[in-house]
Amino acid sequence: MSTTSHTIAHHSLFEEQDQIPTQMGFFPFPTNLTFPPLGCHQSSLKAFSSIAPSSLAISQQDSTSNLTETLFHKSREDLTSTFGGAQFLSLRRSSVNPWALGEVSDCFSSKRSGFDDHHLGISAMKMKKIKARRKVREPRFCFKTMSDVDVLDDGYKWRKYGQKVVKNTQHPRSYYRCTQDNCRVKKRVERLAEDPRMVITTYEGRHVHSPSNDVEDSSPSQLGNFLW
DNA sequence: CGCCTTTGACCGGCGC
DNA sequence: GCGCCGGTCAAAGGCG
Repeated sequence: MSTTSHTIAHHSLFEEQDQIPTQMGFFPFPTNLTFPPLGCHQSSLKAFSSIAPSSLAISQQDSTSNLTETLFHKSREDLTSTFGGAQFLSLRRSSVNPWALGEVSDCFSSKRSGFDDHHLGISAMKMKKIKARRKVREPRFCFKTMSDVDVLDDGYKWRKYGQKVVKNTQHPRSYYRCTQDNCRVKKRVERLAEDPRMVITTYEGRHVHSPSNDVEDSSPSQLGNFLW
């Protein structure tokens, strides 16, 4: 098992785990990797920017073909010097995901169901119900990556809170939560049953803070990256 | 000692 | 209503 020098050769993003990614990009990837979704719908891209703000996203949408061109990279300097831009190009036929769009707008509406205010004061039963409802409301984005490490470094700190063997797979699914207070972003990590070399990472929710590896508080300008 | 992972129990959703 | 299944909880133990 190699640790830091793994190479991603295969990378894609799709909005719901059950969907099959339609187009993959093949390219070398820096060892300190992030999660650039290659070729995703504009709405997904924006949401992803808030999930992984350490990545730099450049995208443009072709209104006639309904294709979104996406460049995604961790750092600006690498974007131009290390790799040719064409290597990062990936196209994916995208269609609006009404569910995802609904979730996104819902997240930005001011009503947040009072969950944070009451989480210590309400009954366990009520909590469960709220959680059950909330679970469905968070935007989710998932992508698969060829990697021999399960948990990819995205700049955030995660705490594992569960592991489950899902049906018809020999590899367990791991559940992680962002360690930051008041940040409810979760991610699931599992290996593809058909090809165990592929890691499927699913993000749920959006970070309300900067990545933990740039230690300090988020400046107002940085904060802007999380609100779109 | 604090933070993390592990892991069995529990719960709700869903199909039958 | 029942059973299966995925997701979460939380106690216990490990580690730095």
